[in-house]
Amino acid sequence: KRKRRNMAKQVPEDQQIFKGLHFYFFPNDDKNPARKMRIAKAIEFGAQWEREMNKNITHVVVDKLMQYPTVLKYLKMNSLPNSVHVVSEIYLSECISYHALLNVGQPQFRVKGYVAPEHSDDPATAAPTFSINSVKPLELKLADEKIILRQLARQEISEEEISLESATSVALLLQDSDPVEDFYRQSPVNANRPADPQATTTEEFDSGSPIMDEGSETDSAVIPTNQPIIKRQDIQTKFRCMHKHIGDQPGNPNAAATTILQQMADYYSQTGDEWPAKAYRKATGTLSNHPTKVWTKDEALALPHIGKRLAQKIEEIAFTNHLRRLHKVIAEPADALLRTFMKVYGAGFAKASEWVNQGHKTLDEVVEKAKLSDNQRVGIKHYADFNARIPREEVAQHADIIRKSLHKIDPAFEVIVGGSYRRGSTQSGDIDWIVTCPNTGPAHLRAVVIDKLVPRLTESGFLVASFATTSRGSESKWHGASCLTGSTIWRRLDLFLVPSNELGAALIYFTGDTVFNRSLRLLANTKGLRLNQRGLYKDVIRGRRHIKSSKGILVEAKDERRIFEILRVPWRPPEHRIC
DNA sequence: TCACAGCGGAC
DNA sequence: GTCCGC
DNA sequence: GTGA
Ligand SMILES: O=c1ccn([C@H]2C[C@H](O)[C@@H](COP(=O)(O)OP(=O)(O)OP(=O)(O)O)O2)c(=O)[nH]1
Ligand SMILES: [Mg+2]
Repeated sequence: KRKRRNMAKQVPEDQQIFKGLHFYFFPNDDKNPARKMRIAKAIEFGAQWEREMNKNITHVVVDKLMQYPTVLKYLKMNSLPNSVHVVSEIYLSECISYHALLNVGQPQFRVKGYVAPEHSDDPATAAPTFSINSVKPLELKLADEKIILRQLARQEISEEEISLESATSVALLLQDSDPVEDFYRQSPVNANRPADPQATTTEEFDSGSPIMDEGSETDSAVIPTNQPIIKRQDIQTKFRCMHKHIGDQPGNPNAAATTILQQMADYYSQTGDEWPAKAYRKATGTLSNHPTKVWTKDEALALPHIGKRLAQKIEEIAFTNHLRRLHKVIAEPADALLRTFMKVYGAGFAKASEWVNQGHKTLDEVVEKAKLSDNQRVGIKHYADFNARIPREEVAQHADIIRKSLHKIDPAFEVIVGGSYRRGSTQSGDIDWIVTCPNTGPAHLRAVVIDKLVPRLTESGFLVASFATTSRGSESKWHGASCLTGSTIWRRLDLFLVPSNELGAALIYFTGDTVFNRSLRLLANTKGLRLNQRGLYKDVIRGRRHIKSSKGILVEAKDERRIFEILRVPWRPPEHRIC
């Protein structure tokens, strides 16, 4: 074992406000970017990061969403010694910004469920430290009751299909002599398809980590006697891309839950916890799709992508209209600043955090004092422009200009406005273009668009900024901004040059929405296929940790509908690809 | 325990 | 490899 | 955080 040298960068000694202090974080790892940053900062200001709970520890620094009982439960302790200060993460940032050790007793540093000792040097309580709980009997969870689900399995099979709008594609899917079938017959993908779950599952009980289970607010966890409900969902229900959906109706019965879970998602995004954030969003998606109000845990649990913990939260929201854990935590001023900075084009979580940590309070201050990339500079200068939505009519005006100019160069070229515009939105965040031309390779596309069209429109004053040009293999992109004559508002443009033999895959990609794309790609994945903006591939070989070792063989690229068919997804017109 | 979509480019 | 963007 |  090598001794870890703790030589991370440190501030000059006289500024080390945490010198001599030993911090234990909770959770005590740096897997979360925000916490990683906090830990680095603490060390920078002289603190020692303790990896294990020990007697040297002076402060336990707890994440905002965590509660004191959870900490104790994890540590298997009844209490912490009075000499240890339990503080919220906010404590660190406040101390740093005031360049002083603040009073740990201030209410804003309080951790939920923690009551500070009266006087911390009480000799009476100093002695019995770190009493470790006797081992708790884990609650055994019985293995599956597989009976219930058998019945659940076969219910509304084709309600969805029946209500489909495209009769032709339904017919296609139902035909036995479906041309698509050929693909399946000859495809080796087939080999590992139906198989059969060799139910060797002999797990007697969930190896269940009892730790980290943030219990309910109410102290004694009322261990319910209810059986675990087993989910069984098939492709029909599990994948968002299998549903037509037109977006939220105003009367969504689960509005309370979705808004709160959405906030949770935002919170996790903000701390850089990408997977929890995505999980919350997925759950919000299924919930906002659900036609009736979900009241109970079990009801929620039956829905795709809603597990035990979210189900519990949903129940709480249904009855109380809020979530206690969330309540105050969400709208911190520091977070508002972070959110503001993160909306700068060219700045994400890392850059925005950096600016926050540098102490900048406004965008003006960032421009003055921080080092910026060209794109970020433009992003701040046109902060309002780029965060505004574009009315559909204005998109059409831009389209006119680009089409006319392009046709002067070569009338055979075709322009399709994709993105949210193609999905029928009345407003768009940017303008996404697909530029293509029959029987034209990538080289000529580039020659016409990048080398001729873009320079001309820049000359004429329509294009006002260029952010990035990408060009690899068959397709290219150009990112920039435009401004209509008579207007001062800059709009982001995204041109995607596509050879006609890849138009179908490109349309799917560029039409989105993002959730739909990911769902469709995930579905492809489960069938041993891979979908990207260039086409649908088979025989993709992936090694350990999902590393691709072979690109696979192209199955289909030019026909949008055909890709749906092969994936056995009923055709979705763009307006229905809103997930 | 692993994946969660999959890609290009700047640094 | 990380960050940012689509 | 969920699902396989
Ligand atoms: O992470 C992403 C982002 C985008 N896209 C695809 C889908 C999306 O529809 C299209 C255009 O991207 P854009 O960011 O412009 O989204 P949009 O759907 O057009 O919405 P907006 O109105 O905000 O521009 O590119 C993805 O596949 N993955
Ligand atoms: Mg768009």
